[in-house]
Amino acid sequence: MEQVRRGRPRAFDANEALEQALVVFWEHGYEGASLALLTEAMGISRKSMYAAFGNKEELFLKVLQRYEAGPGAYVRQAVGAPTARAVARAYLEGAVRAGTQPGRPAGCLGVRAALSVGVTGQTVQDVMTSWRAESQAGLRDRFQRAVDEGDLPADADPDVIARYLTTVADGVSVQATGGASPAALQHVVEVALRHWPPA
Amino acid sequence: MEQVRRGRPRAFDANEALEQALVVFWEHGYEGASLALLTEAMGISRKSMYAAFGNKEELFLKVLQRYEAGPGAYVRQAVGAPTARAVARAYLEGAVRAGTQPGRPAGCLGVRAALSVGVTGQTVQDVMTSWRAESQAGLRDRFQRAVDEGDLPADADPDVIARYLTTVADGVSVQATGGASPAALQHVVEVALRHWPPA
DNA sequence: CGGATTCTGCACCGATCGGTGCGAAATCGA
DNA sequence: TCGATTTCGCACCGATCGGTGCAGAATCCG
Repeated sequence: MEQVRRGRPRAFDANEALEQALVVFWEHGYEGASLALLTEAMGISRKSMYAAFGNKEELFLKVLQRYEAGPGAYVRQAVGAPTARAVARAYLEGAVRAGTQPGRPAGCLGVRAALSVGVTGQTVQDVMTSWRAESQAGLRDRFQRAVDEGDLPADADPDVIARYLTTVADGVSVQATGGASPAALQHVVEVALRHWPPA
Repeated sequence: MEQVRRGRPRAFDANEALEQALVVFWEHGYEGASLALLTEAMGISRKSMYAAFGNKEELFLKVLQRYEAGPGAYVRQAVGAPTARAVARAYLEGAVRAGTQPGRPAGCLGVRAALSVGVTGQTVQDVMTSWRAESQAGLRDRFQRAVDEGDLPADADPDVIARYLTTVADGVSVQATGGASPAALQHVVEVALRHWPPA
């Protein structure tokens, strides 16, 4: 796996640079994050960035992977919860926590970036769309399993429940971006989960 | 009110031009809507646009007023509904309808534009923020009145209910932008309104 | 000590950004 | 008809966009 290093070694840590790029994309969206902003935050020159990550689009995709494994991990973790209700709670509370972390941009990178992509980033647009679709499908499948196992009533609609939860989570992200406090959003989550199953 | 027209008359209808600008801003957000896109859609030259509307920022603010009076009118109309529950239904169904109108960009101009504004449009950012705050305050006041009138239980929290509904509406807008169908979003609304009051 | 290879800094590319200067065209009151 | 006034089309402004050419610096293997 580890290649023999030849030539001049790079003078920066790729992971650290990706972390800084993540913050910039998170804060400004895909198109709003200019090369000047990105390279300044990453502490490297344009040329080093292109040599290490390809181009802006590939950099964003790598950042997206990093986000998925870090702040956005709650999505995958939620479906592992033991009951359908616990899944819903983990998912929504994860959205609140990820969207209101101190020292990090507010809201969800996925929501913020997806809504601000123009014609320039068609590939990015497609990736974000399929990513969101996958998350929702994951929830749907999990709730279908809950129906099969009797954890949810037989007449419950996994598709609608999944859609409802992702909608609330999206709203939480928008609210967080607008400056809503974690406490206020936690209240929203309590309301959304007060009655279960919701459908 | 009507001034005496002197000099060469303009060769376009200002309202029609604003309508086209609305679509472009709605589709591309504030910063994503370039002068080239805007003027092409409006069918006028850059110079005519600046003479008629000032600059890009003022144009957007005028477009925002137009949106508020048109597709976004459901927000003000909702609080006029006779009962708290009818207010909530009118608000959420209005968000679905406005966000999935055929022949128009998906989602809510407010949400789409607000999330994609960068450092360039600080004024626009502030306006959008206060606009969203006003909408939420309007709902909160309406629910407070409902509590006072006995339409909602005395222990209901108007602030939380308003926050919950705006969060769901924001989520509906995000989902609509992502291509969700009106029917799917209507199901979400039914789930959100199934139990009342929610808090 | 070579070359071979890789990374870095700087200057630069064409394209596009929001915004303007200028002169011609079109309408007014007189 | 004649200025005064306003709009219009075109070309252009400096700034910034994402991306690159090039020369030198730093490391490898031999």
